[in-house]
Amino acid sequence: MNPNLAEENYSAGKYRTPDGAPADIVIFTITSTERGTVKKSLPHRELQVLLIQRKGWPFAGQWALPGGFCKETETVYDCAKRELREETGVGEVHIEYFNVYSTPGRDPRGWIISHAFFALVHEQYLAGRQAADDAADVKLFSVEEALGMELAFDHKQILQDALDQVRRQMLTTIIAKEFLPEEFTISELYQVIRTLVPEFEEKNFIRKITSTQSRKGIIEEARDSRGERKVSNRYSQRAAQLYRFTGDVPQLSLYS
Amino acid sequence: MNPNLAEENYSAGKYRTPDGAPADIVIFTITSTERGTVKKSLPHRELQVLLIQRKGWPFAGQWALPGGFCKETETVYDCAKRELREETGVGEVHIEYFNVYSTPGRDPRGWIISHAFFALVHEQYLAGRQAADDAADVKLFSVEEALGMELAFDHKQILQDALDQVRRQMLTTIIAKEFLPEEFTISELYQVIRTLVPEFEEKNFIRKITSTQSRKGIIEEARDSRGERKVSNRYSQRAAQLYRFTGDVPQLSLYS
DNA sequence: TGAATAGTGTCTGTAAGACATTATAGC
DNA sequence: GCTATAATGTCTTACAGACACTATTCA
Repeated sequence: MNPNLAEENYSAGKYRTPDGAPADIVIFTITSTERGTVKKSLPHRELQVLLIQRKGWPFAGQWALPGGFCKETETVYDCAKRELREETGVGEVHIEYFNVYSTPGRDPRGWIISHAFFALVHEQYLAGRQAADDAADVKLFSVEEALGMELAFDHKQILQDALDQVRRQMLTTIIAKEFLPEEFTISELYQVIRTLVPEFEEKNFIRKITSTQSRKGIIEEARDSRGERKVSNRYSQRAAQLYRFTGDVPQLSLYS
Repeated sequence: MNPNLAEENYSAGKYRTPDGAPADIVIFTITSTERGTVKKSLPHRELQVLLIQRKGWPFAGQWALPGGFCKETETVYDCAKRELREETGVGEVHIEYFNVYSTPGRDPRGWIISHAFFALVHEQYLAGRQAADDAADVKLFSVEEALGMELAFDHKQILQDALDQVRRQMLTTIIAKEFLPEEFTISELYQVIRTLVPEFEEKNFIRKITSTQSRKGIIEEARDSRGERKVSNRYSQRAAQLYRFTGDVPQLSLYS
């Protein structure tokens, strides 16, 4: 369409306009549960997603992604952040736009174009929220379980797409840090990566990340105020070196 | 916002709805111009973008990205493909969604949320179109030039974002093939990459791409029906081996 | 024969990948 | 001393990076 025509069309009010532009948010967290052994050991980690049970029409009773309609005074990104804060009580978390959903008929309420975000949240933020808010209509599900359910609207597709996106980014960006404390051990990092990408298996993971030129700039040893290397024995008898992300990310390339 | 409230809000018609959801398309092409030497030589390549001169309000006379309003019977993706076909006459090209633009006030016509796509088109497709359509209101600009102009709406930002995106993808995906013939020489591939990412400089490019285990699966030698290796002397006295993309793309990873 | 591109030889240092081995400390 | 995790040693093969060199064809 020629923009000039578009304007005439718009000015004349000939065409239907959308009935709403919501933001829907796929809120992921990784829960850690201690394995019930006596001795210290690495926890079991699971990727979970926050869903909300709908009360009214449409899809009453079914579980859906949190979200809500944008106002004309905000960007869809602002809207998503607002919804996230209202839903989880947290403000400063990783939130990222990833796709738009506009298939005609996807929402029985009308012509509604949804903007999908994913957010990565530490489990402790959600744990607090869930305890405070005793409503049974907000709940964490394992992603596997959620994908097996009938979700409202096209939310199963949105969830699947978000998962694919986060999986891809787990290996090509440093989003792993969103699921980790500021300082973490190599094992924790490895566990987080494998929680998202089970097929990622690196026998010599510790070596690659700590002693190959091209990669060792990604993380650095954590040191205390006296410059001593910091260690942790959270998960092991033998204390493990703590690391932190430097913020540097090497440019990946197919061709070099 | 609780989806339930959202519904009530919607049902009650209390809130304003968007005035339109257009798709805007950043159509890139790479032009080749022969360097005016007598002998065969590699062409000069330049990244260009297709712009349209607006006729009416708003931004009359200014250059803008092609695009148009979505209908309620199509997805924004369908809309973008339709616009692209109307603008360039070509159907089967790489088109990809990359961001949404919703800053309040970005369009003086009202609350208009724009969905931005980029398309990668062979120059010959656009050349034909431009010859047929002698209108002076559709024109290819070098990206550099376009970014120096005052574009309508927030289209300069959209163009910049599209460029960043394509640059990133040039090194991490095989979109280079969208700018190349089915069968191409290593030099052509290298030129296309460098047209988008001038700082990409690999002295031993031919070796890396053809003889390192981890990368040589990306392209393969082109062979004719008798199994003979195909060569080209388009750009050189000495004939060069032709290659084709296999479709295989190794999974890039920060951690391995 | 010189210009322009295509492609190979060779060398050095470093990384990858596989496995075995040692280290630590709580039980 | 057994166990779970952390970390290092060692060896082979492969790749990266540099640079000189050869190959092809035509004007």
